[in-house]
Amino acid sequence: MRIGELSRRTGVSERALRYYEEQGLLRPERRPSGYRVYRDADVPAVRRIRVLLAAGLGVAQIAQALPCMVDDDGLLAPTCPELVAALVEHRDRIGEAIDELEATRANLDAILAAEVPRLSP
Amino acid sequence: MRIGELSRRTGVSERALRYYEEQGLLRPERRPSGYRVYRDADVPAVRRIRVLLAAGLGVAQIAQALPCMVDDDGLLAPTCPELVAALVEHRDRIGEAIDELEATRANLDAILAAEVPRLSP
DNA sequence: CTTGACTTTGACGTCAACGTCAAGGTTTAG
DNA sequence: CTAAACCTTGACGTTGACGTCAAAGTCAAG
Repeated sequence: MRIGELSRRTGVSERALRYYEEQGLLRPERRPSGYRVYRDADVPAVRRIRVLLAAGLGVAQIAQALPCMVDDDGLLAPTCPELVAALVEHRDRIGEAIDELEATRANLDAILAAEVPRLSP
Repeated sequence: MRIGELSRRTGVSERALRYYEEQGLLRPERRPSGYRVYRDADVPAVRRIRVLLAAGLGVAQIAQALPCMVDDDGLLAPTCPELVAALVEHRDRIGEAIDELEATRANLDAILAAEVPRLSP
């Protein structure tokens, strides 16, 4: 299939698909005209990419992660131990980000709690 | 005092201080030479800006928020009801961001839980 | 007077994953 | 054969709070 169809079948924009290729996440063949030709297997491949993006990984990380993952019919699993380590570290960073946001929210709550110590009728 | 001293006293870079002025958060006087002249009151003023930045507000928001806040010796409190509403809304958005990150982390946990269904010795 | 510390205004760089044209080939249905 | 749909490679724009020079003026001390 060509890029338009892959886009429709995955819900991912053509621009994004070209970007993924540019970043080494996809490697479609080419027609003599230059048109990209994707295989059916690229549909789940794109899905995998989106899962990892949704997991907060960057494309560079994903490029390294993909060769180390198996896809048991939708269930994505890491195989290389170093990838597992990287994912764990990443999860920890997300935890820290959550903590920061919660602190931020507490900050806001404190400000809101101090709301206008104006007249007490 | 001039910008260098304010920077040292607040721990905020000179670049940031100029940026805050550019965005209307600070209004230092000027010497004939063009040098910025800050008052002592600008030290806590900068502190207030950092608190709001740490609360996740953007400089544009802060520019609108500052005139509506009182600073009871370090305890920042909003006075305008619309500002309170904006802060509440912002807090809600932070809550949503936290939810998203937690979903992201859950995603990662799912991937990690699927770790290598390899050999079972 | 001079040197070195301090300051000024630009103005481009950063980080990420694309969005959004623009100009120009390719394919295909009719 | 032709128009419509589809595709290509650039290349700049987006978002925010600054970082990082660069060229040049100002000020304080000796």
